[in-house]
Amino acid sequence: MAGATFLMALRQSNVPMPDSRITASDVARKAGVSQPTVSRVFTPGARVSPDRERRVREAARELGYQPNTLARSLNTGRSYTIGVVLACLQNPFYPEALQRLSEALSAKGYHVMVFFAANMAEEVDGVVDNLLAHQVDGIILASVSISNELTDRLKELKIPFVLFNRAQEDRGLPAVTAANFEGGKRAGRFLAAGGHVRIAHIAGWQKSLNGRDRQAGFVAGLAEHGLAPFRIIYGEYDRQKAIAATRALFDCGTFPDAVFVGNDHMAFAVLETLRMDLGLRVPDDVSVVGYDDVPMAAWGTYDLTTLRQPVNRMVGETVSMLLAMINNHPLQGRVEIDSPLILRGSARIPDGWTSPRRIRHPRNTTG
Amino acid sequence: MAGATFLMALRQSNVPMPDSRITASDVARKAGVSQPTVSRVFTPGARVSPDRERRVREAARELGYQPNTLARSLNTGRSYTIGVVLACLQNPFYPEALQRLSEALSAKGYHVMVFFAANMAEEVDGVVDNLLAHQVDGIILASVSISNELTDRLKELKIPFVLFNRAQEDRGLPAVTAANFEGGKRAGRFLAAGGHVRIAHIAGWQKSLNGRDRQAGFVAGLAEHGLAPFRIIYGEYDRQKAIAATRALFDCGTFPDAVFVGNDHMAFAVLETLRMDLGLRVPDDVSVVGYDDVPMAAWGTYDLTTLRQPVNRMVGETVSMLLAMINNHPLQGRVEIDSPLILRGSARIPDGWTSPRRIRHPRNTTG
DNA sequence: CGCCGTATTGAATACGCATTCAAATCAGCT
DNA sequence: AGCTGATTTGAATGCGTATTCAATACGGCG
Repeated sequence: MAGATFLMALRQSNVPMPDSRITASDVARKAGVSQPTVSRVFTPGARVSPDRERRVREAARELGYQPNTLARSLNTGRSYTIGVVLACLQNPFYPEALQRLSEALSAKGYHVMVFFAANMAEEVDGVVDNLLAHQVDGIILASVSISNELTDRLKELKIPFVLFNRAQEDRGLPAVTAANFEGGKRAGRFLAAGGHVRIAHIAGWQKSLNGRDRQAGFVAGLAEHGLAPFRIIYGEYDRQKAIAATRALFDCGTFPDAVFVGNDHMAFAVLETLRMDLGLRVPDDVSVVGYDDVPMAAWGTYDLTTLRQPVNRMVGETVSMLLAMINNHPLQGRVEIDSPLILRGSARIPDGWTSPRRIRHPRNTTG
Repeated sequence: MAGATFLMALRQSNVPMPDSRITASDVARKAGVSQPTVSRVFTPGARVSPDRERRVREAARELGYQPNTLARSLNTGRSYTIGVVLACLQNPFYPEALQRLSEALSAKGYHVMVFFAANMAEEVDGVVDNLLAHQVDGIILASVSISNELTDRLKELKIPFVLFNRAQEDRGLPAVTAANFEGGKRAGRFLAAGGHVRIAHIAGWQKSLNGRDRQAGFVAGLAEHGLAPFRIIYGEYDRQKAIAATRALFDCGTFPDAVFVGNDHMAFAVLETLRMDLGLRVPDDVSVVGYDDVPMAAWGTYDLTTLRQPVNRMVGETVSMLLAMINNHPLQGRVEIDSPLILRGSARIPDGWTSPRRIRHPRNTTG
C-alpha cells in the first residue's frame, strides 16, 4: 500500500502533535484528589462521594478535560469501535445503509470506522488486517466479496463480525440478508400472474449468493405458472452493463414483455434505456420489477415496482447480532428478512393484487 | 445520549474481550530478542541488524503478530485517524465525496471515523467532543452547520480541521468550496444569453454561505444582461421543498422560462415536477440548470445542465490542507475551486456556447 | 596494541487511564 | 466506648508500544 511509505516519512519527520492535552492527573491535582478518583468519576458504575464528584467535575470543566479514549481502550481491551467495510456507494442502497448503521451503533456508544475496498477478496483481506490492528471490537462486512479463508480467520481470531447484505453458503455464518429466494419467487409469480409470457431477468453477479438466490427464486416463481425465463443476462450490479444487457435483450425480433432486474440501481438504467433508447412504454409494452426499494424508486420519474429490502430491520438485526457476539452471547447464523413486493407503476398489476400495506415510501425523504 | 446508559451497562457487565492478543513481548521472547527490538522492526525509520530483523519478522509471522495501534497512538500522540462529520447522504454528492475522502486519506495512511450529525449546530458540537475524546489527528466538517463557537474552540485547541463544501464568513478559516459566486454568475449569464427573460431561482438554504454565494452570483450574472430574477424561493436543499417550490413558481399566470436550482438533488425534483406534474417540456418550455454535477446528472433521464463541483479536486485540496496542518505547516484560509458549466440538454444553449471540454461525465460510473 | 567514533541493543520509563488492594473512614450496633 | 461491616480513597500496578539512555560490540586508525 502507498500508505506505508507515507507513514514512514511522517514517522521520520517526527513532527510533534500540538498536544496540550489535559490528563486525569491534571484534573486530580486541581481538585485535590487522586488520579483514580478522577477516573472513577468518569467511569459509569464506579462510586465516588458526592462532594468529591462535584469538585472533580468542576475542575474537569474548567480545564476542559475529556478522558482519552485510546488510553481507556488500551486497558479495558474494548475500543467501542466497529469497522465497516464497504464496496462502493454508487448503488444508493449503501449510503442509506451506512448512515443507519452508523446511527444505530452510535446510539449504543460505538463509533464507526469506514473502509472502502474494491470488490476483490484480497483487498478485503488487507483492509481487515488493518481493522484488526485498530483493535476494533467488531466488523461489519457490507456487501463485499469475502473469501472463505477470511471468514475462517475471523472465526479463529474470535473477532465478532457480521456479513451485511451478503452471505456465504455456510448458513452458520453470521449474516443478515433479505429473503432473496422468496423475493425472487414473488417477482416471478407476480409477473406471471400479470399475464406476461416472455419474462427476462437481468441478474446480479454470479459470484454473489444474493443474486443467485434471487435468480433461483425467480425461476421457481415462474415455474409455478408453467413458465421458464425468456432469457437471463448478468448485469453485475453495474449501470453500464445493465444498459448493454437491456439493448441485447431487445435487439432481436421477439423481445421480452417483462424484465425482473437484480437491483433498483440497474432497474433505473433499464427503465431509461427502454424509454429513451428503445422508445418503449412502461408498463404498456414492458413491465419492469426491481429489487431494494431505495428512496429513488418512489420518485415519480421511476415509480418502480420492486421488492423491498427493509434497511431499518436489516440494520437493526445486524447491530444486535454484532453486539450480542461482542458480549459473548452464542453466535447466531444467517438471518433473512422478508422482502415485501411494493406495487407501483412500472409493472402491470394483476387483478386483486395490492401492496402488503399502503406504503408508498415510509422513509424520511427530507434533508 | 442514549449511548451513555448502554455504556454503563456494558462496563458493569464487565464482559471480557476474547483477547488472545499477541504482543510485541511474545514475539520478542520467541525470537530471542528484546521487546524494543521488535518495536523497532515495525517502526519505519528505526535501525535493526538484518539478522535480527529476519528473526523477528519470522516470529511475528508465525504468531500472527500485528502492532497494537492503540498503544502506539497513546505513545506517539498520533492516532492516524481523521474524523469526518456528515449531515446526510441523501444528496448524492456526499456519498461520492465520502468515498473519495476515505480513499485519499487511506492512501496517506490515515483511517476515517464517520459521524452523522443532524444539521444542528449543537449536535455537531457534541459530535466534535466525541471526536476529540478519540484523539483524532484532524477533523473534516463536511457540510454541516458550524457555529462560530465551535470553530473558535477548535482553533484554540489547535486541532486541525477543514470545512468541506461549507464556509463561514471568515475567509481565514480553512475551508474548501467551489467558487460558488462565480458559478452562480455563470448560470445567470448562461440563462440570460440563452434569451430567457423570466429566470427564477430555487435557492439553497439561507443559512448556508454556499447557497447565498450562488444566489448572489446568479443575481450579478443576470444584472450583466440587464435582468433581475423573476423570483427566488428557498428549497433548503430538500427534495419535497423543491417540488413545492416548483409548483408555487408555476402556479400563477405568467411563469418562468428558466430555473436555476441550488443543487442537482433539487434539480432532479424540479425536472420531474415540470414534466410529470405540470406537463411542461424541458428545455422547450423551461430551461433548468443545477449545481454539483453528480453522476446522475449525466443520466439520459435528466441530462442536466449544471455547474460542476469537482469532487476530486475538492477532496484533494481538503486532504492536503488537513495533512499540512497536522504537520504544523502554516494554516491556510479558504480555497475555492472553479465550477465549470457543463452543458447538457436541460437548458437551451446559446449559439456558440460549448462545455469547457468535451466532458460528458469523466468519472467512473461502474461498480 | 590501544583508543575513539559509530552502530546495535536491552533495561527502564512514559503515554493516560482503569483496576486491584490495602488502608482509612464512617455508620451502626451492642 | 468498642467492635463490625460497609464504603470511600489513594498507592501501586498493568495495558502494549515507542523512546530515552547507558552499555556493549564493532571497525578503523595511529
